[in-house]
Amino acid sequence: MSDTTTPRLQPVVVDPSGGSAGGAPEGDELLAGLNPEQREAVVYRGQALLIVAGAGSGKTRVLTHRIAGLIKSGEAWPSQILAITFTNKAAAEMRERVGHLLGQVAEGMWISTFHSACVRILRREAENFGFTKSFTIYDSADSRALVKRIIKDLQADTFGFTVSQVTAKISKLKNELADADSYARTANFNDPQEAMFVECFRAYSRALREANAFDFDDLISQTVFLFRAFPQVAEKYQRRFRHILVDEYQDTNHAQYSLIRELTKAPESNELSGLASFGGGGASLTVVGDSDQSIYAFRGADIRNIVEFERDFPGARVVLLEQNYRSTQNILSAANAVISNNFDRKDKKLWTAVGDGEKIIGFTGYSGHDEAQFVADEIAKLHEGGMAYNDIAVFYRTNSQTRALEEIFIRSALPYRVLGGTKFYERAEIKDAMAYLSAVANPFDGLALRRILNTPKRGIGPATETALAGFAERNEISYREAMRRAKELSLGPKVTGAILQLAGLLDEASELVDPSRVGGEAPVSEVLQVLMERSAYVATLRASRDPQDEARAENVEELLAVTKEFNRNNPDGTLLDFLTEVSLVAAVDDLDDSSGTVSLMTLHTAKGLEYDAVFLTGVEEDLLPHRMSAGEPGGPAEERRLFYVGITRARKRLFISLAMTRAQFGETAVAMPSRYLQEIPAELVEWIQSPGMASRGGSETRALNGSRGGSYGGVSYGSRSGSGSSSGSGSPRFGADGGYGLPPGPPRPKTEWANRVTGQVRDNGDLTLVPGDRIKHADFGEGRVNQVTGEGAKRVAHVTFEAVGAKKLLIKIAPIEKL
DNA sequence: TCAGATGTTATTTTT
DNA sequence: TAACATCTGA
Repeated sequence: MSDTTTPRLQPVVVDPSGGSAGGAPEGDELLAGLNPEQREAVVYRGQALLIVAGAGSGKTRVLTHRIAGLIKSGEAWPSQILAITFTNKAAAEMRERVGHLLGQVAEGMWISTFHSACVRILRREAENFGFTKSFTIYDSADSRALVKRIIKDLQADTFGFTVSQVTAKISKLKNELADADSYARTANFNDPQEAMFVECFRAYSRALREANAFDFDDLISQTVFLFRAFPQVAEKYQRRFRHILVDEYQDTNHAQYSLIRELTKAPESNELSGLASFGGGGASLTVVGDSDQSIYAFRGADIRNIVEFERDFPGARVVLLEQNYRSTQNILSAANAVISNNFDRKDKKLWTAVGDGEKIIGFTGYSGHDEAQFVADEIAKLHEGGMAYNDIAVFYRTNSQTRALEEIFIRSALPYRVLGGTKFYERAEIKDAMAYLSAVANPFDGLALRRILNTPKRGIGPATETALAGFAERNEISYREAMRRAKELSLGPKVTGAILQLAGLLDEASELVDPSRVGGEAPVSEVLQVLMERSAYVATLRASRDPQDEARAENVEELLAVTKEFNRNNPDGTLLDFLTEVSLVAAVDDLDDSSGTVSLMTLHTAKGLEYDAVFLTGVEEDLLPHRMSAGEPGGPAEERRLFYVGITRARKRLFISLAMTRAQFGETAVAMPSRYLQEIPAELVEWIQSPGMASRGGSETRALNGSRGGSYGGVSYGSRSGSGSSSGSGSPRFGADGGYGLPPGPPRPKTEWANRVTGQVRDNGDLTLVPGDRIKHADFGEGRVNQVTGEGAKRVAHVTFEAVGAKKLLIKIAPIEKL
């Protein structure tokens, strides 16, 4: 369009309160089909705008239309826009949708995650403060490895430090913009533990600096430090970005908040000269979020950022989007009811115009496998009914829950795909290969080098490694240089030869990516190929007699394919670009919408996605809410939000399931229904098998086939109304888990559930079995007890049945009797 | 130095 | 269960 090529200097004035009556002429098509609140969010012009967007209220639509409007009206060049999303996938989608609205790709727009944007800035400016532009990004596993070394070196484990404690604390501090020095200033050195932690923090920071590396948290915090230390650098970006938009604002942490603050400041020289620039000083800021969907407090997200937005940015306009365009009313009612149990929140009710839709289906399985079988069966039914597999998703709280699901899915021949989990890039062999690349790209990266030093086995052991490290330090040379001079270490001839060979290989590969090389940098795939061949890494794997190594070799081949693909998509992509991209991929980023498979993912990864049918599995105490969250202040409330996020992902069908027993680390434990289940009004749920009914003849194999009227569902579920408590039929009582960590959970509801469930569930109480006893099982028939393991409620009988062979049974609840 | 054995321990969510 | 650490003997 021709207007886009001649931006007007004068902003188009749109009266926000004037509605659409006399709106901007260009705006009309961008406003079509939007409700009044959405329109206002698109059209409002001011320094600060907060869009409180309930789940499914069309916020992406609003954001994209807003950006397109700014560009189309000539108020902004694409390059003046910075939009921050939570994942790369969301960024790509937003870019595409804006491009679609504009009818062309808007070049120069920054639409990316916090982390990617910061990497971009840091690569440009790294030389300002002692890093080189070829810095490496350490992912969490790398950080862990580094901390592990440090704890060992400093013998911090004698203070009871664990790797996860130290990494978590460092991460937390960095998210609050503390560094080792500033923390040391406030630390209490009389406490030996704290003194030791400071040591660890110092050593960790020094190691990163020496390695020319940033960890995830650094990417944000160091950018803030950079802006603060070098105002002229900050000013460059303040001048450039006139419109900043941040999605999922409720999940920003303090560092991210500070970054936004820095970026929205008015460029200083403007203020000094008293000039009112046409942009009106600082950049305009639009944030979108929903405090009910804040689920990342554990990683430093500070809900106050959104709650106190109006105080932070005086004069900010707030727009509320409550109309939901995604789900049926039944699903929304369930979501509303659940979330209303979180006190301390602004009341907000999602509503829809599409009607009630189907009831929520509930199911209680005998075991995790039983539950998985139910999920698989229902998916098969949905598919037969015409629903595509990729419109179906299965959510769970922890990654370990995938095991049972996968087993059953494979057996049922359901096409599925697991997002996140043990990611491709977390596999040891892939990390090895990537370490080769990192060692080439960044010669200071000691962690990467250490990783490959003896992979594959070259006879370079810990002793040699220490010698090399010491030599490098004494002579103040890089690790690589130390390797080149290995002869001076007077090690054995074999070891010396191995070191020299590896050094030679790395040097050779470095030449391939030298920008001044004739013909430019070699493609990543070529570099990797050379490294893998000459190091004999793949060959060693193939020669191994461990059958898993063959799969590992194939994974490395797969990585090679990935690099080729990368080269195809980014003809100018450098090794550094590749490493960056790989470090910053999110679990959802490799979600392929057209894959034709069912998607399995954690509730956390599910945020921002939506599906026609959603299965929420493992809705049990200790899993959702997770046991680990019980101690945290605000833990149960955050877990409730997680449940809420899960519910609101569903468009048409919602299935909620749990199991009565759950296998965890080889053991089987009794599971109790989640407290959140009761918060869903009973009339919204149709229980195919409610927690109360599950005992009846339930077994792993049979539970799915029996006929079920479902008419009992309401009754057995109705423990809340049925037990005649004083709460009446009104809203569920909140405060049940109000955050003051009651050890066994909410007093009243919990006991009601417990009584109710154990009242109907088979409970063998203190039935004692000893080896030699004969028993009869409802499904397996007669058998003989071989041994009894475990204690109390977790006692397990190992039984050989005449008909079906050996089984392990949880004595407390197995449908058995002694003969 | 390394392979194998044996013992131990922890299992939330993720850019 | 499985990943991991530590130990042992070659």
